Amino acid sequence: MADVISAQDNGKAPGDHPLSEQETVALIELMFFAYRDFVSDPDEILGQYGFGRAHHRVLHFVGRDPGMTVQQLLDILQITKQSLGRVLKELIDKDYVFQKEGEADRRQRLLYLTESGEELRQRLMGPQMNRIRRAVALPDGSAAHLYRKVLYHMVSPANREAVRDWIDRASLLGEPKDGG
Amino acid sequence: MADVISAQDNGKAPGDHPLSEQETVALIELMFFAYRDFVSDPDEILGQYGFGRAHHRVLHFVGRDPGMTVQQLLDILQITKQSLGRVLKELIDKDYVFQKEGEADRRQRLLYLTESGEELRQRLMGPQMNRIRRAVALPDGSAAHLYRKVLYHMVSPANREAVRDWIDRASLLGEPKDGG
DNA sequence: GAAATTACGTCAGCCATGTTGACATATTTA
DNA sequence: TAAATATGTCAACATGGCTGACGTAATTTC
Repeated sequence: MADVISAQDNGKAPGDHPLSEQETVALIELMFFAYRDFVSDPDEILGQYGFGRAHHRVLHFVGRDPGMTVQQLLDILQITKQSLGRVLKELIDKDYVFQKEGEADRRQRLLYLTESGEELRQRLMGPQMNRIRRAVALPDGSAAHLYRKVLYHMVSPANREAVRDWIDRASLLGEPKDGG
Repeated sequence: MADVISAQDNGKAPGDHPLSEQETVALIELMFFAYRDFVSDPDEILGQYGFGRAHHRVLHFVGRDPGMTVQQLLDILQITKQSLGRVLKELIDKDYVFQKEGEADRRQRLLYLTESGEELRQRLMGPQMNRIRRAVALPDGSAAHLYRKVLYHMVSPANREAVRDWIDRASLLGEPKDGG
């Protein structure tokens, strides 16, 4: 039986590529499933605070680099200042983030987390750290094999059977080009 | 100089965890950056068609398993039928997807891609396949080391310097608990 | 064969978070 | 002094999630 974790090239000829088409597609799909579950734990916590993913990102990066400028944050998040403004305002109003005028440049509003902000940030990070550590704590394997394993273990255990079923099933389908 | 690709544990004591806190946080952030860039290529193509990520997912999974039921698609995407209905209707109206009455169960509306649908799906998948293959085509390394390498190479080359700078800088900051 | 369940569609409205464009203000730099 | 920079804000719009409600056709169950 096909195994979502193993990386056998039982699909098309690899040509001069390191991975067969089927293997590569499986990794694309694992990227989707893994990311979906990766953000699911923080999402749930955020809901209790009336926040969303955008708030999480701000909390995380400000906590990582206290005193960063608004522009630096914009560069990292790659969103518009209007989008940032909305969530930043909420975080400031609810006292998770505060701003300080820059000393060297008084136009700047340097960003910091309050105690509550740092607490929440840690709370949000916990499940993701656990998930990463569990996923990475794996023996052996070559690059693709290992990457696949890691992504698979990023999926929530409750979803792994469904994901494994899908990947196995899809592998058997062999990338059909038409339907009907 | 710190290296975003190497996985030295120069941070806190790992305790009984396989990864230091800093290493784990770096992987969390790489997950964010990698996924952001991973979906950027298809996003751009989708824009030309007036579609979004939701359309991409439907195209992808229907193309992978032609003849799947609406319910199966919902189970994979884990969204509501109302959300799916919106994008599915557009894909059908614009002739990228069509439905066929189930033979065994005539309540079912089995999903298939049209020729245009399969073409678009392939076009969307191309850049992601390339990105995965480039990222996975790496020598050596243990699990965490390799996973980090892979995720780093999932980031667009144009963004790698910024991501590397961030990760390096953040590593030096050493997870401060307060700001102010 | 009637009743319940299933598969699907749809209408209406709400929310989060992205976008563009325009404009204001304070501060720093040239 | 003029120009550029850092930031904030208002308004409008798009995407894609969500809930709740309702309808229809087909299948399954009692």
